[in-house]
Amino acid sequence: MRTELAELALALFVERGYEDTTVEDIAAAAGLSKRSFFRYFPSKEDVLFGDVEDLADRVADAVRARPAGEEPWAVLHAVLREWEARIHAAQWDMAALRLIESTPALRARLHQRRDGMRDRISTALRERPGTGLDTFTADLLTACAAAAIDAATREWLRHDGTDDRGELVDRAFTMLAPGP
Amino acid sequence: MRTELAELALALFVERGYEDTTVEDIAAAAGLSKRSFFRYFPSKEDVLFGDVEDLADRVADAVRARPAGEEPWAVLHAVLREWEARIHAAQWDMAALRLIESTPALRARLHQRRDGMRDRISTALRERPGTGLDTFTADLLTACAAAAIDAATREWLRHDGTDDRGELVDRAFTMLAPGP
DNA sequence: GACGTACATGTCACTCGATGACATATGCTT
DNA sequence: AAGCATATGTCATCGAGTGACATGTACGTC
Repeated sequence: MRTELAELALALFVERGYEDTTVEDIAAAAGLSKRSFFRYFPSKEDVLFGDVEDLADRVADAVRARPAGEEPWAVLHAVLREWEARIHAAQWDMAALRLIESTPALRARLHQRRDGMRDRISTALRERPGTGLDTFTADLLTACAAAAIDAATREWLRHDGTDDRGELVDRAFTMLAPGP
Repeated sequence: MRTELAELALALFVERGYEDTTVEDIAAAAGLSKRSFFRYFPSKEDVLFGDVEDLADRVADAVRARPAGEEPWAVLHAVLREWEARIHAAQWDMAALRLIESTPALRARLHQRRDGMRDRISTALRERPGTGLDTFTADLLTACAAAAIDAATREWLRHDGTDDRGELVDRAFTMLAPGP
């Protein structure tokens, strides 16, 4: 049902635009009442953002699981390159990404998600043994990594999904690799 | 009147929280009706974000005005270091920044602003004569610069505003300086 | 002084997202 | 059959935001 709602919603959003599609429209398309929609998703925006609740924690765990001596930036690169695919491509097709990219309300929600993730990842980064990373640096690197993922996605959309996402992420991370 | 509304709103937000303050409360505090509030500000969130409408364009102009040979990252550093003060400190005191930082809805709005600015700045960066910057690189650098500003602000808040903002921005930009 | 115009504000009604309270149905378990 | 959990519907309500229309107040001009 969740999946069905999500698919119907995306179709409607693409067809008539996000703002011009009411929650009641979506619910009706699935044969539900407005109230029931909100039992599946906490908000209209969330219908597009899959079950990314625990994802932040899993990414944070991945950060903690990286080899001990690895540089922070390399850790972020490795982890996000692997998870980026699951974050985006798995659950969102290009239509959804385009929609998000072009709808302020959805971009705002995306950022909100990122913010929550950033905190957790930044903390995980600092908790890695050995590397005495201060809060500022960890926060900065993580925010920058998020910016890299974001930029890679936008570039991917600009080229209509013909580029290799992993390679774009690599380019972004390499380009920003902090100096010694 | 705009200023008065903004000040009253901030006071109320700090006192009772953002969510627990209705637009009607703010309007009433200023002796206005709810409808009139929305004649001064397009949304509840905007009451905290000053007149930053044309600011993006002015920053973009500043980017275009930088010396010809300067590296893109150095351009962003120079311009944002100068404007960061005007963006933040001038119009927002620490209470407002804290409020924004701790309220998801407001952070979302802040990101929205940043997004709009990012596009303009990224374009300006590419329009600088001489530097054949591709869209991806310009976008990436700009997004990363925004992340730097953001991280600097958070660090500043963490230290209760005792740090020198300019110096924090410098540290962030230096740390991220892209390799050759 | 009367008139007209521009502007700020108020009032009313409405849409839409979101939430709480309560009722109903369906199906599974004991 | 009785009991219970789950899914759903209905109703009422709040708060943000918008459109339509009225009102007041100050300014000018004739």
